Amino acid sequence: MTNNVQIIASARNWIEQSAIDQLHRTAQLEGIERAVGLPDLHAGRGIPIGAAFWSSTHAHPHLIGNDIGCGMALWQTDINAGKFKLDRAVKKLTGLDQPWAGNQISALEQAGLPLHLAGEALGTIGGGNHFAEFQKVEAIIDDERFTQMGLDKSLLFLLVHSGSRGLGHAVQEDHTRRFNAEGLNIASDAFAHYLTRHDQAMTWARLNRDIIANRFLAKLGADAELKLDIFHNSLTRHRDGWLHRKGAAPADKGPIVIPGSRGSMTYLVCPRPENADVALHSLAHGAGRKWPRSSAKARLGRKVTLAELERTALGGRVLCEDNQLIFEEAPQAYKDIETVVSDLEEAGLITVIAVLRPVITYKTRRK
DNA sequence: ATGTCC
Repeated sequence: MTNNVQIIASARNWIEQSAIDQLHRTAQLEGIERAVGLPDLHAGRGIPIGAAFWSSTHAHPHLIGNDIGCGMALWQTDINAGKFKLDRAVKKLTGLDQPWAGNQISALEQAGLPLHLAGEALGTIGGGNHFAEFQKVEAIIDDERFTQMGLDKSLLFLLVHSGSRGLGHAVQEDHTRRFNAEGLNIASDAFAHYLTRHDQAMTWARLNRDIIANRFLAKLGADAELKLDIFHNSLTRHRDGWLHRKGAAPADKGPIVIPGSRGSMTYLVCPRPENADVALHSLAHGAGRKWPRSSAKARLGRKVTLAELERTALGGRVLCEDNQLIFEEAPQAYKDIETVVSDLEEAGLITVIAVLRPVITYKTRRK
């Protein structure tokens, strides 16, 4: 065991031992002074997900992983949630896995990115846990903050979860090719080089979410206002050092959303600054996986049909024509979001502003 | 997670 590790979780929150082991192991990497596991902590490929790491001397790119800049953007659309026609919307959401037909050069220019970062993936969701989801307001818990954010409970929301696609992957691969899983001294040229490319991947990922949202909105003839865009895979400057977040949202960038699975609610929450340091100014980014991807299909196997997976217990529709992915991302494969949120509340890290209910979860229409 | 392994 290591004494620089903190896990934010109550007794009723089940966290697999392998994830805890991974957290302790990664906390021993060169220069890591503190490590925090959030309530959605779960095992990854050597690196746990739902964790934050701080060092004043070293950066460890492989702690961030390949999806640099992955995050969640929440949009308030101008669609009246009560009048929203589900079946009609489902019919209109086509062609969204194809390359974006818009002007990449001008989009990259406006984002301040070099033009060689154009590519077919820009404006597409990707795979894994990425999605675009329409949601309606289920409950308002903090009326004052809800109003302060300019939110309207009668409107439909769009949550986009995506990242830097092939770009972050390439940045990560280049680092691994040169340094394997080694960390970088923050005084080194190699770190400066990584950071430049990391920051580009962050900006690219945010632009990607922006374009994705606009493509979805255009299909429905809707307009929308961006309410938040929050990274959960990032390396950022923090207190004379560097903070690595792997599946961890920042607690110092205003309200964030913590979605459960497609079959559970999304929580819009406000970070509480008083106790933020306990968790390295970081928060959970989701429910966390209960089952590894590799076993989800076998576990659900004959218990559920594809048709059943296309509808959730909350009445939401799931657009996922990838028959493997629809199993991997089944609600059963995820932990309870309610436990994650209540653990953060009990730790004094957040207050809940509102609860959002998924209406359409778009994954992919590519077979 | 991946211009996704052949």
